[in-house]
Amino acid sequence: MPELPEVEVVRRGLARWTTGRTVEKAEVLHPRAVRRHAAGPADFAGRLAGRTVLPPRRRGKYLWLPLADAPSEAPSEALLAHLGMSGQLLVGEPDREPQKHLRVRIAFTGGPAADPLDLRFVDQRTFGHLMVAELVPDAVAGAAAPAPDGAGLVPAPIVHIAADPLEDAFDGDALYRALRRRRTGIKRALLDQSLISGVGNIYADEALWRARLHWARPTETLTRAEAARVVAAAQDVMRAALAVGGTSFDSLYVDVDGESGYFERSLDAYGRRDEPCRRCGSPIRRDEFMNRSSYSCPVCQPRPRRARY
DNA sequence: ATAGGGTCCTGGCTGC
DNA sequence: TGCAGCCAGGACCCTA
Repeated sequence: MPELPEVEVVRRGLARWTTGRTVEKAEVLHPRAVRRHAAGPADFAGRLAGRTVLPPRRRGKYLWLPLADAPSEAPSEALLAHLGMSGQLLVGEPDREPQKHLRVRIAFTGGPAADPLDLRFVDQRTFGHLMVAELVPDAVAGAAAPAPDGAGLVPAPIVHIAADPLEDAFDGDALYRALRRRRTGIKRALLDQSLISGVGNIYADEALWRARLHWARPTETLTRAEAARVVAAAQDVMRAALAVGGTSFDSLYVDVDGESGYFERSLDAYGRRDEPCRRCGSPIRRDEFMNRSSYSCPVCQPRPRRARY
């Protein structure tokens, strides 16, 4: 379940391995993996061939590699990736065995001093996707002039995604005002990528546990201090996860070298049904909500009188 | 416009 | 032991 920390781990790996490489050839092995690329798999592959990838960028759970045609010219397009539930971006030797759920393969030319290498998109459940998208000015970061490395630009399909809590442009006060205008529950709001990006089911539960807020708490009743508390909790827990390589439950989430992270052992709420709360000892409760699970402490996070879903 | 529910997808696990 | 059915969930899509 890659959320912000896991995607950032992948971004860092790609920064090390693919930056400055030129695409020799892209192959789409499963059309669903590029379903959001409206012009189809052949167009997707055609747009990648011959282009050089710049340092990867990220917002929330989205990751993109700006594509350069010429040095010192601002990129106009990017390879945009979302890992979904089970997506992996793996780098390695081009002639290694194909993975079972290999969906897209991108081979790079071996430049000077560059060992042959390819980038593979492997995705069991195919909720993830890749596409080549136009880069447009980033409304979140302000009107900074587009730079040759792609700074100040975002892929057009994700212009509606809000800043994530680990980026400089994140505005906690603006989020508080938006929450007060909403008529929904705090967890649903945390999962709404147009309000705050990068938070998924796991880190939403962890942030709410740390902030001692119930998931069904109406957003319009939040105080400024409570909103600040849950944002700080989300930042803290995601930074802690990032420091140990992210959260892994199984081999489905791995970094570009295929290695798992270690944060699962540090989770306080998610997946801990009936286990004792690490603050008060009460058994952690699991509720059904939005067709998924919510884990919380019944004592530290009491259900509000007026609950919102 | 916003709120909220349905849907996709595969394989590991559960229970009969 | 075999196998049907359940479960995981991000973001798009639809309706009211």
